[in-house]
Amino acid sequence: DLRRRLGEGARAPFWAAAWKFPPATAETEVRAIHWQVGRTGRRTPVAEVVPVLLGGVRISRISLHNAAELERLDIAEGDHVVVGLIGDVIPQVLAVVGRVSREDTADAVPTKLPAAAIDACLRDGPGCTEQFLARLVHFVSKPGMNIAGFGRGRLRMLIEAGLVHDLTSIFRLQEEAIAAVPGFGDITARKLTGAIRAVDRSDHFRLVVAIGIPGVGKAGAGRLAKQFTSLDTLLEAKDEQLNVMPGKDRKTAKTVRNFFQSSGGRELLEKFRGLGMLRN
DNA sequence: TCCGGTGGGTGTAGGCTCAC
DNA sequence: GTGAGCCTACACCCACCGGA
Repeated sequence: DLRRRLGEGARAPFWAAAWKFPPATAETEVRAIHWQVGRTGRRTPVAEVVPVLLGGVRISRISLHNAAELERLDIAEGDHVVVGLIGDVIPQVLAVVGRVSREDTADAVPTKLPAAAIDACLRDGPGCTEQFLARLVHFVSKPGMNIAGFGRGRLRMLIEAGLVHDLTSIFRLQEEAIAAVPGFGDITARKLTGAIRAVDRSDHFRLVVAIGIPGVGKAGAGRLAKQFTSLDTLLEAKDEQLNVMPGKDRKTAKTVRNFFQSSGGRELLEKFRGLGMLRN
């Protein structure tokens, strides 16, 4: 009864806490620092290290989270670092124990990261492929449209083959065209198109999550789905209607509306409608 | 002002399937 | 037969923002 009264959050119950062992540690060397681009455009530094065994796990890449963390640790290529396996799962740089001369290393921290636009990289294009690919990976993922069989590698091949250039392209893929791409065969092509056909196209708010609007996740979209019967009822809602909603729901609703009022959002909306999706 | 929830992001292992 | 890719599970960190 106490557990029921305390309830659960989106990730964990409020009535439980986990006790963790201190992480196992090992020393290794930083080979390089790469910057990865996420679906929202966020850039994350990742340290590539000389592979080291930690708790039976071979560690070769470690997220450094952001530029501030990179600066705080002051890591450069060639440095020796102590790494740990937080929670027995996530590799983490705990400290730098041996530094190379900073004169020999280039500054890996970008001076200024571009601000993420709400409708940035909705399609493939120069300077946009990595973010668009990350968007696509999210789009087909389980929390997104849940289209099985599309991983990062296959999506990249489909982009390079010119078959996928925006999010709606996925729904226009033809079995023969996929099978003609090197690396794909008849079986894979049949399975992928079968997975595409199996998508529930009537779930407006799942599609909203899948599109990957910054700040709009599964929990927020789920709350909107309880308050609006369709995406159109949300888009047509007056400010007075939104203003009586709880703060975080109001913000999510306005974020969604702003997205579909942007030029990229409007274009995407029309394309999905053309596919028979997002209709009342 | 501070706390807590949510969103966005990360890496690895292991089993499975399929292209080559 | 082999290697590559996908999927799933696991669990953490950080930024941001609403609400107390």
